[in-house]
Amino acid sequence: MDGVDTDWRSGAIVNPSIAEAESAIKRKIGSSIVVVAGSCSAEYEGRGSSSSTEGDKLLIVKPDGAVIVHGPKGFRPLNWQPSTSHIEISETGGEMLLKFVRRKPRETLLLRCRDVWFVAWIDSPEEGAYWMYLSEEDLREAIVRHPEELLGEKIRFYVKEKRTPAGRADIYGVDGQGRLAIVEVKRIRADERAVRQLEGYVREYSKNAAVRGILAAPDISEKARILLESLGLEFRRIDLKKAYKLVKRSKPKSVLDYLDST
Amino acid sequence: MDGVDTDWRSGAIVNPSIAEAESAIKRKIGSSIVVVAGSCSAEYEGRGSSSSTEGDKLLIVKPDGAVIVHGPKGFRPLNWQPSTSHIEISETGGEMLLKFVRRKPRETLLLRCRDVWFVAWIDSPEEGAYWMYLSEEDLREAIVRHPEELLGEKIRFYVKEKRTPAGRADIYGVDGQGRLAIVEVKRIRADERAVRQLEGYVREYSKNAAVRGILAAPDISEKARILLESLGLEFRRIDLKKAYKLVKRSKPKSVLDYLDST
DNA sequence: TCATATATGTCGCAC
DNA sequence: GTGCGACGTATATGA
Repeated sequence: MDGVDTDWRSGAIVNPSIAEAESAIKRKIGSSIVVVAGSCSAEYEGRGSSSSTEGDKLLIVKPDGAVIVHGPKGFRPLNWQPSTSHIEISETGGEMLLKFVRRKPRETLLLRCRDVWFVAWIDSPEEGAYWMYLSEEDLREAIVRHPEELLGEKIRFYVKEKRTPAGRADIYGVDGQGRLAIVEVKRIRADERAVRQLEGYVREYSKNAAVRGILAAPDISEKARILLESLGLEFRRIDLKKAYKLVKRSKPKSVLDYLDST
Repeated sequence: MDGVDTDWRSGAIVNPSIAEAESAIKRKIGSSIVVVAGSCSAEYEGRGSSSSTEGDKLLIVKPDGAVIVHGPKGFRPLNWQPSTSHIEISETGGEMLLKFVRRKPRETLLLRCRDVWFVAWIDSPEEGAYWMYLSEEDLREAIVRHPEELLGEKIRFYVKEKRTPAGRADIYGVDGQGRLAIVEVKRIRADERAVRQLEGYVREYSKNAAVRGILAAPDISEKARILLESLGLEFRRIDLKKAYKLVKRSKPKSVLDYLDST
C-alpha cells in the first residue's frame, strides 16, 4: 500500500488493502465526505430494483447520510440514497461489503468491492451559500407587480396561490371589465398538464360567474395550445428577460439580504 | 505538498499547490474519472442561473465529459453538466479556474478554487453491466398479460399506449360486457394528475360510446380517490409483488438476454 | 406526516 | 430534432 494520512482537513489512501479501506471508511464516515473508488458490483432493492456487475465505481458518502454511486459514464448516479439510516461495513472472502439501508421507504443498497483504488475524504466540510434566481416564485411576483408589462393588460391581483377544491391556482385577480381572472404561471414551456390544471380551477369558479383562465408562460406546446383554445382559455407569452429585469429592479435587496445573512 | 503518484490504474495527490493540481487535472482529464476536492465557489449560467459562494466542493469529471459538483449535503449535485464540449483550466491570483462549456443548450459552469484538498483519478474506468426491473413498462406488460390476476376481471387488451388528441393513455381493452376500458397505470401511488389524465382520455372516447376509465396503481391518494369517484372512474389496487412474480415468471429471459450480450 | 408543485429536473420513445 | 409522459424522480412548502 502507498498511503497518505495527515492532520489536515482532508486526506487519501491509495491502493489500500481491503482491511485498510474498511478501517479508513469506518473512521471517517459520518463526519466527512468520503470518496471511495474501486471495482465493485452494486445491488439496489426498494421502490425499484437494480443490479450492476463488477466495474469501476465511485462511491460518495456525505455526513448527512446521502450516498451516491457513480459509474464511468454519465452525470447521473447508478445508485443513490438520499438519506441512509443505517450503514454496515464488513469484509467477506477478500471483498468489502458496504450496506446502506434507508427506512421509509425501505430501501437497501449493497456494494461489493473486490478492489479498492483509493479512499479519500474531506473532514467537516463547510457549505457555501447557494442561490438560484428567477424561480417560478419570482416570476409570479413579477406578474403580480407588473401585469401590464408582462400580460399586456391591467389586472389587479388580490391573492396568490388561492386554494380551491380542485387544487391551488397560481394567482387570482380582476381585469379591466371587472371579471375574475385566474392566472396559471409556468416558468418553462407550458404543457397539457398546465392547461388541465387551469381548466380545473376555472371550472370550479365558473359555476357562479364568468371567469377568464389565463396561462402565462414563456412558451406553450402545440398540443397544449390546441387543448387550451378548445377549452376557451387564454395564453399569454411571458418575456422571461423582461420579467428578470423587473424583478431585479423592483427587489434587488433579496439577494443582498441573503448575502448579508451569511 | 504530500503527494502520491503511481503507475497503477488510479492515484491521488493530497494538498497540492494550485499549479500541481492544475497540472494533474490537465494530464488526467479526458481519459480518467477525475475527482477534485477543494474550497471553491461556483457559478452556472444557462437554462437557469445559480451561484454558490466559497465552500467545500467535490468535483467529478468523467471521460465522456460529464461534470458533477457536489456540496457537503444532499444527494443532488449543486451543479452539473451532462456533456461538456469545452474545458478550460487556468490559474489567476492564486486561484484555479475551471470553466466547463456546453453547446446546445449553451451553458457554462465556472469553478473558482482557492484551495485544493486533493486530486484523485481512476484511469480508463471500466463499466459493469447494469439493469433495472419492474419498471412501469413491466407493470403495464403484467397487466396486459394477466388482467384477471391483477385487475380482478377479464379484459382483453388490444393496444398499448394509444394516442388520442388529449394525449396518450396507457392501455385500451374490452371488458366482459364488451365495453371499452381505458386503463391508466401508475407504478407508484396515484395522485390527482393521474385522475385528470385518465378523465381526459375517457372524455375523448365517451363522445361516441360508454367507456370505463380504470386507474391501476398500488395506491391512491385520498384527494385523488375523491376526484376519481366524483368523475365516475374506477380504481384497482395493484399488488406489485404479485405483478413482479408474474413478470419474472413470464419473461425471465429479458435479464438473461442482457447478461449473455455482455 | 401527507399532499402538492417545481426542477438547469433527466430519460426514453414516438413523430 | 421536438414533443410528451414517466421517474427508485428529489426537494421544498403548506396543511
